[in-house]
Amino acid sequence: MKKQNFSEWYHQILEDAEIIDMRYPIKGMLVYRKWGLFIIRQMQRHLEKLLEESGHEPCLFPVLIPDDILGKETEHIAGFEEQVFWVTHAGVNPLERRLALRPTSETSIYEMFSLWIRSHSDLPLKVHQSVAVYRYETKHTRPLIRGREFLWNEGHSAHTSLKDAKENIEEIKKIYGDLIREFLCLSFRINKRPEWDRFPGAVDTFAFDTLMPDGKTLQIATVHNLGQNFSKVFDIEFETEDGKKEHAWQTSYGPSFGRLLAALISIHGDDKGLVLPPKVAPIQVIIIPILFKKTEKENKDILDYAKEIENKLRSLDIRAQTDSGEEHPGAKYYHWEMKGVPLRMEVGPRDLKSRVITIARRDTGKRSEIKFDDLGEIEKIFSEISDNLRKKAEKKFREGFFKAKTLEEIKDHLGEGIITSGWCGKKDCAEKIEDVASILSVGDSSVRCSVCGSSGKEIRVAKSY
RNA sequence: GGGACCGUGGGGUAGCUUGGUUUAUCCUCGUAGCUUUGGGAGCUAUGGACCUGAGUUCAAAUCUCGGCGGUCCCA
Repeated sequence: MKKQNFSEWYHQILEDAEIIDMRYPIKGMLVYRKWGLFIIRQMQRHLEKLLEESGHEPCLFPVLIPDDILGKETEHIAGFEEQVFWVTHAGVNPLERRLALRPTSETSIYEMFSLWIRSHSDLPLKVHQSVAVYRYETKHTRPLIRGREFLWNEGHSAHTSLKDAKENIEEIKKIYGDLIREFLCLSFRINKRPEWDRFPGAVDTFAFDTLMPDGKTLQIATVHNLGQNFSKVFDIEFETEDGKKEHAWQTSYGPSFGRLLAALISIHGDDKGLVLPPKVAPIQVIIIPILFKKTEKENKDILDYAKEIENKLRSLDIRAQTDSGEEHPGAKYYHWEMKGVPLRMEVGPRDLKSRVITIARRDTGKRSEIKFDDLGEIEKIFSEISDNLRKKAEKKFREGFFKAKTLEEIKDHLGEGIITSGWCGKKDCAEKIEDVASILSVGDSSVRCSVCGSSGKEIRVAKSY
């Protein structure tokens, strides 16, 4: 089901698992429901912790940006102006100055950076915020993947030198790598975007691309080297140690929580539904009591035992819950498997008798027994599950790599993954390649052009979202 | 940017071609009760829908046009 019709599977699971409700009647906007929002908050918390450990200050900027400020950096506004939502009225009266719903916050944040930064000792300045941003997408919207409102964390920095700015970029790559690989158990590749695909106003854009089950790549985060482009127009100047004025060197970066969630669901999920890494799962252990009407005295003992297990797990900081509902055990198994709960514990008369618990892993489906007294070992099982998911995701990701010498060979692998090929640097040839796919990156090693055959650079190509 | 298709109870659908036979089909779901529970139980009762506006017509879920919303394909 997932393989044959990925799109249908994806929509179905978003609905069934209460990730989001996409029936909200505005195109490209949706309601985050508890299961999806919990996962987003887990990743948000982890990311914010990493950012703050690396010297970022949290902040929260207004959602509105005055039009003159949004328009200061000319390339930047040119890149976004088609997509900006404008607030033009206060009640029935037109506003004197129209206000934009932020499509991204460089301009509003840098307006304040110019007030905050005076001296080299104010630098580096690094801030971050987790907010919603607004872009009037004209392309086909897709839940969590392309919307007109989306959730992300954006980081912004100012430095005294290009070298420091570049070091920050490397640090951010590590932080995002930790979030994506260690925390979410997903694979990715960093691609240096070609000139025409850079963030508007940036000198360089590095994108984190992952591979979806339908063979299309999904950009889940970006990191930009802004050079001095913004600091020059926003007057972000600092006094150097020898008393001179200099414009700050800046970077900005952000992962999309919606897209990370989309990737998490799509890549780990299977025909039974979600498969969640324990770290993000809203419920990590679901306890299913096995009850029998005929043996009422025994049932109380079983429920007490289940409660005892639940309390024990909670004391170990594990998100555990007992499902004592009316359904048959089998129905509960299917339900919680669909929801992606990493570990199920079945507790019946047999288990109670010898104070053991039957456990079943969501990722492998394997069942085994654990002693009550060994519940402290559960964290070990969790890390095994994470390792397994990470390994599986990496394997699938690697299976999606191809090489192509010619445009025809590129076409052969299109929609199967990421294709490494070559490009000479000429516009004509790039257009021919981009007629069939996106150029994700232009690298440094030399490879012959897939179109004209003359010497060129290595590129990576794919169909992408 | 171009094209195709779609909108029927909470979810998934049938009916639309050829307007009337419908009290709108089936599955799922909700509620109440009885019975059941180691991999989706059964029975009974009950609840719930034709996206929106205009038009054609004696008559519109069905035909036409607009709006809103959605899916897919191509660039």
